[in-house]
Amino acid sequence: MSVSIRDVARVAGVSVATVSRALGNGPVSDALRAQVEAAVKATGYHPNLSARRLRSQRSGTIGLVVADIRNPFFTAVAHAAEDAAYRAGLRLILCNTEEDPAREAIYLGLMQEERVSGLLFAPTRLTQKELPRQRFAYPVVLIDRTGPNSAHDSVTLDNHAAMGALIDHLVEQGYRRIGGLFGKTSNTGVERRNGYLAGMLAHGLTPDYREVAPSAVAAHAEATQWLARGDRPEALVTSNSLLMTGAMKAAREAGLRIPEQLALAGFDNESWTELVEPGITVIEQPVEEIGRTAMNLLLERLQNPALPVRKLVLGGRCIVRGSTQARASMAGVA
Amino acid sequence: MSVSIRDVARVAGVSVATVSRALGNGPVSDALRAQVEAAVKATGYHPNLSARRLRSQRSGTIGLVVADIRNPFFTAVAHAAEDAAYRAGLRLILCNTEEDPAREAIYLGLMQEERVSGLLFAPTRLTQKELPRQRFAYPVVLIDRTGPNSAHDSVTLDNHAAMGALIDHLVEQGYRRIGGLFGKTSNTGVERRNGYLAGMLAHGLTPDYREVAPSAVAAHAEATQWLARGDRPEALVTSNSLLMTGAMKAAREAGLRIPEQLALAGFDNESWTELVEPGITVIEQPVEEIGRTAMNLLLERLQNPALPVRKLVLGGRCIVRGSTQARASMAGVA
DNA sequence: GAACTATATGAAAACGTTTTCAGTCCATGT
DNA sequence: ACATGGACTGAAAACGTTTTCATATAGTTC
Repeated sequence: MSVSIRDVARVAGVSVATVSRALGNGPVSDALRAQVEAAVKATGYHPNLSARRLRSQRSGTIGLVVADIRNPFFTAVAHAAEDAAYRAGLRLILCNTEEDPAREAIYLGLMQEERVSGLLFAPTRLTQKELPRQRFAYPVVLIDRTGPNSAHDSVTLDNHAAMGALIDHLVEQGYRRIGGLFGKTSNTGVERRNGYLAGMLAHGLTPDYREVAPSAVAAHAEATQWLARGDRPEALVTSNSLLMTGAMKAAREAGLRIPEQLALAGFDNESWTELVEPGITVIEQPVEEIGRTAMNLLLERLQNPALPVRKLVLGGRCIVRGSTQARASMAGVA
Repeated sequence: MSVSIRDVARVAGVSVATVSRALGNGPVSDALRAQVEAAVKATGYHPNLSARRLRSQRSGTIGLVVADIRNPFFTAVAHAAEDAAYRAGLRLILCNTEEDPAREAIYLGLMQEERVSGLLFAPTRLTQKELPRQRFAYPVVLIDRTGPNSAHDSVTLDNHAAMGALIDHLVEQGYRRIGGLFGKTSNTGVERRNGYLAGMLAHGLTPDYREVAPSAVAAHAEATQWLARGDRPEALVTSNSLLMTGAMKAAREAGLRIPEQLALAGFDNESWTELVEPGITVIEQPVEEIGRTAMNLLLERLQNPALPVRKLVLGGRCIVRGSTQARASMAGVA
């Protein structure tokens, strides 16, 4: 059926060991190397990675387990990671957990069965709690979501500070009744919620927030209901771009003018946040850098397992747009 | 180091063959099966997929090779495919070619080395031309991009008709000078361009179009230059959502009112196309269905290789929004 | 009760590589 | 001329499974 290294060896008139060495980096005379290369071309040989991995005990594969590839943040991170893996000559296995801890557990086991060299992982809040108790057969670098007591390398945003900046900005622009819409399945959502609470407290404002499943439809449903109430907020912050999509849609449907009747601010500088009228104020995350450096941390860890745990916290950039324009001095208007 | 099936066998007091059978679906007595399961739990055994694949000659893996995972269309398709694979108990390997034929070739070879059971593939225009001449070691299902003379199963949109519908609609709304912005690396771009040409011809209009790299920045650059000219079009159609992003940004920067000074229509019903003012008219592709049915076609093909080639062409849905509002009767205005 | 048959189990071969080990050959230094 | 060593090569073991083959045991049929 499939052409194996034996076939190549036979055609080239050498031993299988020589073929293996010629294809790898072993010492082979130029003459034989040429013969082997010719034989490879003639036979159309492709090495069997399973056999190679089995024997060499190296998978040359790293896993990427994220919650939702449709979240543009993860899409961008995955893209950067894939690129870095390609450059390093490694394969990347992408797993989508749908924010489901059960599915997450299955994929984590699968990664071990694949004998991946390492893992980039954005855990659910639930499994993240279990992380300290869990033993992995491979190095793990957490992306986007980590906790204080995890023993893994990580690359995250300074969520607390970023959300704080958003609140400060809104307050400065004259908004007081600021509502929050946060994803409830990730620690990132929690951190941004905490940043929100701290920010509101610092300004002596009373917080008012909701936690929802991290999807546009969930946010839309919640926001629709919320914005219909008499005590709806003057401004709304969201913890990711999917939630912002849902919230904005709800605002449109409720006929609210932005920012006059509802200011908006959130995360992730998607291109549409600029195109939409009047432009959404967002915290831009360095997505490319997150994916790239996460992969680099992993590669360094593979090289040197004794390295101390490194937790990289990156800062976000606040991009101010029309959705948080200074509030006209009309205090007390519903 | 790693715990193997021998360790489990030793702990369970049975042979390795029995362990293998107990874990698979071989005939094993209930008593021994229980012993094995206990031993697995006690040892923390995880089967080595490389060894399993090598011996069984089944990879249980399918490849997904797309041009750009950041294109929301491919993101959605990948998501649906991953889900279908998960359900079928298969692994999915995602490869991103960046629209680069060289990278594409590398990944295609890699898929063979992985001994994937099958491949979902969105080829570049260049390699697509080579497709009829190429032999694959695995069944291939083309998604989004196919040609008339390919011998592979495929799932595509009726691009010609969809673009025709867009042109018809624009003409009906009173637009005459309709420009086109098309991606040049994919056959999909070509088909939509042909649909554009046919549509313009049918209405007796003179076409005017540009072909660019399929990215927002390329579209932005081209559109910026184009819209600055005196003979800029009254309407612009684009062949995908990335190009639309770039085009719209250029229109905004040029200070053009939509649709009064420039109508817009394109592909892919991204949520922002609804949120943006005045809403973009688009052809909605059944992305979930494309990913799902592509996977199904592949699974069926794996079951029965003798099946005739099946080319599935799906229809798009035209969603009319404000960006193509009826043109005020002001013929001849630049 | 003997001859089958079906079922469960273990021993060992096989999958396609890499890597170890043991050479073989040739150049080099004495 | 002879030992020493380096560079290359081939035979065979090993990686961790699944699967084939043989065997033992129990159950069935005449």
